[in-house]
Amino acid sequence: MSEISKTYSPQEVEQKWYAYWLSKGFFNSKPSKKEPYCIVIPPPNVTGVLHMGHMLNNTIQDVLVRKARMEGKEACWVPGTDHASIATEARVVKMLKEQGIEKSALTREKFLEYAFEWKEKYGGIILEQLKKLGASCDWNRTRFTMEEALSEQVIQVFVDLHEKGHIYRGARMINWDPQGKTALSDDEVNYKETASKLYYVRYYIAGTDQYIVIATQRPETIMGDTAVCVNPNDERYKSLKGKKIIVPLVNREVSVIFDEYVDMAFGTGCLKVTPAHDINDYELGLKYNLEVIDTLNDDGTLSEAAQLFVGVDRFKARKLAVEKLQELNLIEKIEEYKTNIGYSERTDAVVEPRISTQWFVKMKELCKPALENVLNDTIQLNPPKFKNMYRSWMENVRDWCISRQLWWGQRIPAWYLPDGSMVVALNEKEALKKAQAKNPNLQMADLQQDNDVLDTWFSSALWPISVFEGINKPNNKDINYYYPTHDLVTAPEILFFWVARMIIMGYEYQGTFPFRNVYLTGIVRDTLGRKMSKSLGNSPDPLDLIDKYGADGVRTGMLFSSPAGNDLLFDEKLCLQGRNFANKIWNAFRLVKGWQVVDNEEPTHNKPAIDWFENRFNAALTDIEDHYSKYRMSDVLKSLYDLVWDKFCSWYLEMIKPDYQAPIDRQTYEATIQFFERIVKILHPFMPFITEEIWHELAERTEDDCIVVAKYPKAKKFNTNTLEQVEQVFELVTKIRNLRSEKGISPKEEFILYVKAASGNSPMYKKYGMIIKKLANISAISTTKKSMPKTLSFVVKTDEFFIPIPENAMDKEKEIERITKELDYQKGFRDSVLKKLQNDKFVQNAKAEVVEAERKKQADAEAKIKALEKALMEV
RNA sequence: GGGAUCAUAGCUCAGCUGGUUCAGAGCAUCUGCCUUACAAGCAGAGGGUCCAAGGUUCGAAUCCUUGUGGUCCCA
Repeated sequence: MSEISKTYSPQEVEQKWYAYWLSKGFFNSKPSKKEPYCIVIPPPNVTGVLHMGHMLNNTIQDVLVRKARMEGKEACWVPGTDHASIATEARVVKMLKEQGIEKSALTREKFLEYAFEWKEKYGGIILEQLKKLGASCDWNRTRFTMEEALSEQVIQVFVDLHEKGHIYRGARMINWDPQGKTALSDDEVNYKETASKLYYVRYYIAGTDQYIVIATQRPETIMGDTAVCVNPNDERYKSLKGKKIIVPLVNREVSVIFDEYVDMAFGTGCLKVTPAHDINDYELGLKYNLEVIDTLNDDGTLSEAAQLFVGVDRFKARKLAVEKLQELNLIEKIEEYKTNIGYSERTDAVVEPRISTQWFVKMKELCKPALENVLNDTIQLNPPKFKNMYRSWMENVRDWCISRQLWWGQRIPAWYLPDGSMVVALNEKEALKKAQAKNPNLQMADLQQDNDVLDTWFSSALWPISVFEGINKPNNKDINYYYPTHDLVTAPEILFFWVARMIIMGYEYQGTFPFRNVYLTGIVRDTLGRKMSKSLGNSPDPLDLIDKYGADGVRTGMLFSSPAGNDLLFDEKLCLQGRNFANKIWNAFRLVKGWQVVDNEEPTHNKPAIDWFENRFNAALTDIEDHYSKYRMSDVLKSLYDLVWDKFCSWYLEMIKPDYQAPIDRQTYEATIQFFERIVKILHPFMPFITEEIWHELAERTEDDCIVVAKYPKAKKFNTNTLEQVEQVFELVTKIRNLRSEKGISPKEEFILYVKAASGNSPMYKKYGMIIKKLANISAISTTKKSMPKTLSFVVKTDEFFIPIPENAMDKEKEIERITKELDYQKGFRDSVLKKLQNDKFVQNAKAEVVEAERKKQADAEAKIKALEKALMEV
């Protein structure tokens, strides 16, 4: 035994088995006769490195996939990455800049060449990291959203949706990221409360020396004002009817419009209207047919149209505008002000509302089946509380802006003709054909393809279909077999970004849901509840953690405390607990492995212990299955932890453990090995490495006999009676240990235990006598009909026990105190039960079983009280 | 501002349609142990006005109302 290390060291074990699994192709899947079980990975961003969120998310997926595989399903976990257009393009632009190359100096083709080069070099890091975690993905199926087959499908879908009238091009107010120089969808904007200022500016009434005061946060947009608006019910401004107002700085004369949209209580109740730079002003502009003056360039500097501060950045221009206004004595006052300002999800730049021509997907029609089938639970969200959120989003959905002013992504397949009209087609050839149908004289050179690319989420939306090439090769074997997939594990933050859109596309292109269940994980936070982020530096490096605690330890650490949909307050202590758990299992294995086995003909005296654990195991497994069915991973793990550590190690192994250097009988040994095998099997989805290692040590195995593909045990029926009896035995053992501890008597000192059992309970103490003797260090168990004076006496349930201890170890005073305390407690309990039973209304109204139960409580309590009173007299 | 959701031990959480357990677990804490698988361990213990106030009920952590506080979504 000495050659097996006292502590488990995961490093080599993990490497060894991961490589072995790969070499055996255990993770690879192809359509078969078996029931399919499929998960597509939420594709991490190619620019990403593994963070704690990925760890949590992918551990859960791995648990589900490994369990399905062991259950004999055709398990397939499809890995991959997405091309993250904005983030990646920014990364590549930065890299080129460092090499002295400006993006503007490159052709589109050349830039893409660099980008692909970058992706080849760095794009796979995160997938390699997942292997360290033990992820059992089918790596042969690794996909990337920009690879040819996937891009082809994206284009096909774009063209198809366009033909069906679901995609259109139009001028809209959009969210503009001046740093990324691209449009953003509504979901890519994060609103944060930001300290700002409210400037009260004087606007003169034309032809008078009177003025009104308008409060604005954005004085740099004044040059784009094309109206002033007040509430028609506002008495203060009734006199403005028919008047003109002079916009300061540019001295533009604009009219006053009256609209109830204006909040009379906000600011001065007087609003400047800048249709080009505010979404609400834009709506007003449409309503009143106002001029739209776009005073900003795409990089956030002021444009020619602004007349002033041309070329100056918007924030600098704000300062300059304020200075200028102050010079002109047009600032009434400045107030501190807190407001929600939109920031780009990708670049964190302040987002600018801007009028722009973009491509949109009409959402209303497409959303219908996606909403309906979540509400009726065809697709189940776990936990279901997210249904509400999903519904409110889907019911109020706005059209989806899908064009991005970038190069890295699928280029929009629209070509413009010299006459300004447009064709949408799968490729240049098709485009030319369509163009020539309009005008036979056109040549390819006359066509100009749209410069923009599609939103990354547009390709991610197709992911569960496109990874199986369901669009470009409809009805192929894979898509028919694996689709719809089974579970999707992701974060609630992208429920709309991604999950909803996959559902939409699923119904549109496969006619059914893309997955049956959506498991929404929580956010990983630090112990203070702060979101983990690079800037806070509060996120540990997952790979360091794996180094320190082993992948099994980190996996269990993550799942110990992560109920579905709840945030996880991550503490490294959890990984420590995980590592300790692995070590516990390891040492249980060392114990069993070290036994010397002898053959015996006689039935083993350990039979009651074996019986009990068999029942206990099945009870636990039944529980575990129930938790799995509800996606309660944390509860599954807790049940496993309790079964292994407490029930198996602390109780079962102690029951059957032979004396030091004594051999064990074969029957017990084999039963124990069998239990151990079942235990590592059910642990395997959580702790793949250590269980594989032990699996191979427990028995001689053939090459392919690995736990990763071993058969998962089925829960069998169990005998509750046995479990209850043994619980009672445990209670007795604990009581004796407790008394020893209280009296300061060494666990090594043996005693005789006298039992005065209530009727019918005697056989139980006979049956489990061996166990009691061993666990409580009792030399003999004797029955008695009478109470025994001058002994340690106590009651468990309704049975009385007596332990004679040496005279000098008895402390009469203390005994009286101990028994009196117990007696008072029991009396109080009995009285409270009695109170209920004496209440007629309770007896009349409560269910019969409940009343019966109370009666039994009363009887038990009275028996106990009697026994205690006697004991007290006999001390 | 509208909506969702939560509040139980020092911490993280269980507690199913109200009634076997005068409220459960893990971690942490305390006490005693280097007992021969494991000190990354063993044995034992303490710890809660179930956010507050009302209400329904024979009976409320559980149901209802209001309030307070947190989180999230939307505006």
